[in-house]
Amino acid sequence: MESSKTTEDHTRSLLTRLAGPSTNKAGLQSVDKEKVNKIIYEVSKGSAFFENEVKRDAAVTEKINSMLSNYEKIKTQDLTADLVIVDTQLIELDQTRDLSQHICHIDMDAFYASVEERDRPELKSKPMAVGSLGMLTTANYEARKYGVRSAMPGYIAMRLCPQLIIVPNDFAKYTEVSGQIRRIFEKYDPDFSPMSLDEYVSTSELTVEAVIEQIRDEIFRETGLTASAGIAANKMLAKICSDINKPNGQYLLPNDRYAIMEFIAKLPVRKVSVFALKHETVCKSSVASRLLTGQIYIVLGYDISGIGRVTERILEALEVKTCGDIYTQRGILYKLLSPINFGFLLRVYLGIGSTKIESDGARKSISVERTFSTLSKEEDLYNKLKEIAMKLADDLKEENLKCKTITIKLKMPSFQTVTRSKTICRYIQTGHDIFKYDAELPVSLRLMGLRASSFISSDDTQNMGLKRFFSSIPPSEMTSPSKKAKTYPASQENELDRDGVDLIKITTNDDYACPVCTHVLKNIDNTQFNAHIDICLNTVELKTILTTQRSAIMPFSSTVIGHEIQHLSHAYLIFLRPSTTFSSSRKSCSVSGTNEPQHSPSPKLTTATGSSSLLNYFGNSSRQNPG
DNA sequence: CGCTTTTCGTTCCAAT
DNA sequence: ATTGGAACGA
Repeated sequence: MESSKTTEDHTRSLLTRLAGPSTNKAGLQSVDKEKVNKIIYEVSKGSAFFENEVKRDAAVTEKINSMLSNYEKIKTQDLTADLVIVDTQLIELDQTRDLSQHICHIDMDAFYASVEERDRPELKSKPMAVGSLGMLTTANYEARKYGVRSAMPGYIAMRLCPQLIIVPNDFAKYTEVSGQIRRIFEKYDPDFSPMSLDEYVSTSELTVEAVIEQIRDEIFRETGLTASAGIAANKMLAKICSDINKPNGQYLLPNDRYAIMEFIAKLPVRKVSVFALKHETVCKSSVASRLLTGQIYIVLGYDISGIGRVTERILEALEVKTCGDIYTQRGILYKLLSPINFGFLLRVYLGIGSTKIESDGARKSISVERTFSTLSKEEDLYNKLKEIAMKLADDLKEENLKCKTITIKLKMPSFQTVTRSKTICRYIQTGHDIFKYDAELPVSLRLMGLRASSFISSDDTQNMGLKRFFSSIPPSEMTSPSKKAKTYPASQENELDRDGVDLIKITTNDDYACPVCTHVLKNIDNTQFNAHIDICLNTVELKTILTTQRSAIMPFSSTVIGHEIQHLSHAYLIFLRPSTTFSSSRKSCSVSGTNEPQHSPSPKLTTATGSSSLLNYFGNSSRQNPG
């Protein structure tokens, strides 16, 4: 009996998970969710995506179970002392409440779909979605009646609604409309007009609501599109409120503590999402345009975070379904959640959110990722990676940013995802940690991505000088990574590098300069040298890159960064080849030599040492910091 | 007919 | 401190 209940719970959570992230959206309330979820389940069953979701769901279940077992222990404890702490925290938080201004969040209704309907009115009465058979970006309200929604694969949507019309994305058009809307917002922006919204309200004898209605009306006349709005004391509440009367409606939550508490108490936790401001370039490509007005600025925003599928499940297990339940369960939440998450929930319960209008400062990372039909050939993968690296370099250039950390992301056909990151200044390292995974890694990938982060401010002249110094070293004078490692003081890096040192010691022979990458390879024999060239020829683009890089490009320009990104990611890609394939297809890939590369009894060992050398090789040729 | 489940930036957390 | 993984939304 017990087990059948668990199975039932399990199926239910999986169904909910498969239903996707945005099931509570406007227009979906009347849908028979059970039926829709069942269809999605049936269509998905057996696919790689499905299997991966099963795993992820199991992971969440496990997390919840361990939390619940803690819960059982805590239940019997006396929480009086903890409640005192929590209640003190609540009082302190309450004192930070700022009810001095109105913040408005305007959200376009089914933005992309509405644009398409506007341009092709015959679509209005028909179920329609924007996107492709692979993935939908949004759906019109007619389609939502069938359970079709954004972030749903088109072919699943077709099962839910066979007469669905799928219109391809036209991002240029949406960006253009975005600009139109923004120009309307700017009229109310004190940077462009003399008054803040609150001032406008007080002088024009219009209510806040009337002003927002006026803005929405202006948007409609200008673009033919409808928008919904939420008006409240802070960003979080404004975001939540904009959903209340969607589509083509607005909701004002008075700046009154009691009204806010009342409103939030009965709100399901899943409805909570937080509206944060992001870098403007994000807005350009973002799905909808939004307005945030306060006393100082109007900014286009983009929302993120909040309580989603997973957090909802966790909270549900802890008997928290509405925001009001947070208070009831505050004792155990305090015991079981991290201080950060607990603090977040307390603010949710109080309806306290950020009232900061400025954008949250400089961006912290830029990334590019591409999904493609599964690729298996090394060459294809390299080419794809190069493409991504160059795109990322372009983006960096455009933003005039310089990065220090590079992260590569790979998604297998199984949907299993791995990421690896390194800091460029000292990325010499053996591959122990990476090799922990290589046995499971298949040869083929369905996605590759690169991310640049840890931006170095442009006035960091010290780094500039360092970089310039290394760029000026002629290739022939570049020492081997392991030799450099020896110059390190006793440290963890030194420990990690010991493999490389050992390898070097054992081998014989002379130094060769590779004709492809022009890199000098120390202490390797003919076979190994040829193997190296073989690899280099597989990545022949490197030749141009390295030659250019070594000539007179300004050190630390974003171009160089781009090349380094590409360079480093090549190393990672090679590095992440599965041992079996790697060792069978190119047995002698080692560049700096191994104990017994040609007749190793253990293919795994051969690969490990060979690839480890490869990383050293790539690391070295990208100018490592000597310490 | 059978195959097709994105993209991006931030933040948090756990492990080390 | 650094890193890998995952959540989040649309």
